[in-house]
Amino acid sequence: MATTYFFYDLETSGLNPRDDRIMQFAGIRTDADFNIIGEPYNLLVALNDDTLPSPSALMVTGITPQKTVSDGYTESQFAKIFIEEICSPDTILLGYNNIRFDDEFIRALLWRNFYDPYEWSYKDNRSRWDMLDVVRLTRALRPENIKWPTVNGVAVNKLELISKINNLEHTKAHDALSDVEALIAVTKLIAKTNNRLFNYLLKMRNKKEIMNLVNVKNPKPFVYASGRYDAEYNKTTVAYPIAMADYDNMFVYDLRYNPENWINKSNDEIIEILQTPFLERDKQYTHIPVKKIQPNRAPAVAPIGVLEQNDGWNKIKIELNDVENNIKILKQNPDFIDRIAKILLKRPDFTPQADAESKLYDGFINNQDKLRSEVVRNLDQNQIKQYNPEFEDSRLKQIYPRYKARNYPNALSSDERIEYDEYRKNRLNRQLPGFLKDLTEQSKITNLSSDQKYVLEELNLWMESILPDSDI
DNA sequence: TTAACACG
Repeated sequence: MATTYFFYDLETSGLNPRDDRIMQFAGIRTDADFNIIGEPYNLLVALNDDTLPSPSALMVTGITPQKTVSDGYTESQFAKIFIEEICSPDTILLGYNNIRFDDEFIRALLWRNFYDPYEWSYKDNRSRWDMLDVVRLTRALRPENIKWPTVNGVAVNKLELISKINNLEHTKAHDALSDVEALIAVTKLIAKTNNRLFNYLLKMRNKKEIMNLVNVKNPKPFVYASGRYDAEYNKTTVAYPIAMADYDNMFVYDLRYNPENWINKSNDEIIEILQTPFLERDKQYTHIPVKKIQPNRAPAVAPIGVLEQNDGWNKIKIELNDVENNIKILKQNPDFIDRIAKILLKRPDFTPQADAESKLYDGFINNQDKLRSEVVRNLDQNQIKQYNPEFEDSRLKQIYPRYKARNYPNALSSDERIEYDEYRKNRLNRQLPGFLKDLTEQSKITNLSSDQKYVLEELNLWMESILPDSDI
């Protein structure tokens, strides 16, 4: 089958992919030339009664929980549509900041509903891409022929600002389908005006392609656009792979900066710099110019040859001499690289997720449990009453009764009902303080629109309707 | 084959 793009966007109940939920999904399929194929998708997903959404998030989207319940699909119905219709073979799924945001919500939703969280984005010649980093690198290297927005003199890459300044159709920002239409328009504009860079980055969405260009065994300087780099230089620099990080990830050094600023610092000093909280960093603070690159997240990278054309070196304000000199210093100080890598690798001690529904990254599901998951997905109301799958993975054992309660509440035994209510009570009590604080703050905003006031009223009613009686 | 968050 021919390759198609599927552009998509979500509106969610908050910012945390494992605690918050998808409330709206919109997407449009196009052919390789961005001609629309078929009808757009624009659907709501019913918020479950175990979730208090973030009021400030809903003030942006305008979607109420009640609306998703009355007009939306259940999560499992949506998962089926997503997997069976949207993720057809040979589809490139893409959005705007989707790799760090929307895709994570998709994974978490599939995980809760007994679908594989990853196959949708790699199997059957499917892949994923993200226009945000494409926009960043285009702006840095080939900005001609496109207008670029700034806010207070700072370069910003918000989708609605890019579409507006270029007179592209964008009827309503933060409406999912409207954002998708704007994204397609921006994508077409970049593909048309910068075809070579666009097609190069399209090819580079593949993890193996990235690892050919960026690797520690044969390190070469490369151009790299990332949200972590300064807006002043259009989020783009020349970086250099210095050490392996976790998995296939690598630490890369930002060659804009001379390593001599840090090589004589002790481990304790380096640790202190790395651990200084953002708010405590003063004017003197100089962050260590090392970051992790993740090849499976379609980072926007290119060989430094691209800087030879169109005045590239000047555009990102770096000189070849400095690049060569800084590489030389790095090579002369291998122990500096070792120390930085060791310190950075030691850092991520995340507190473990408490709940199985948040534990999708604790490990892959084995093939037997995948088959059991498939059986679960195909159970109907009557079958699920009797069925008790013998999952080997303890996470799936814990998720199963939730799945049952949400999708087939009438199939619950009285014990299962009690268990689900207990889970619901705990989760809601955890969410309640933050919810109330946010709700109070939002209510104090003076110039609320009537739509926003309506959202806040509905949020109050939602809270009252789902909180267990004893807590009202 | 697929993964790793919790900003800076």
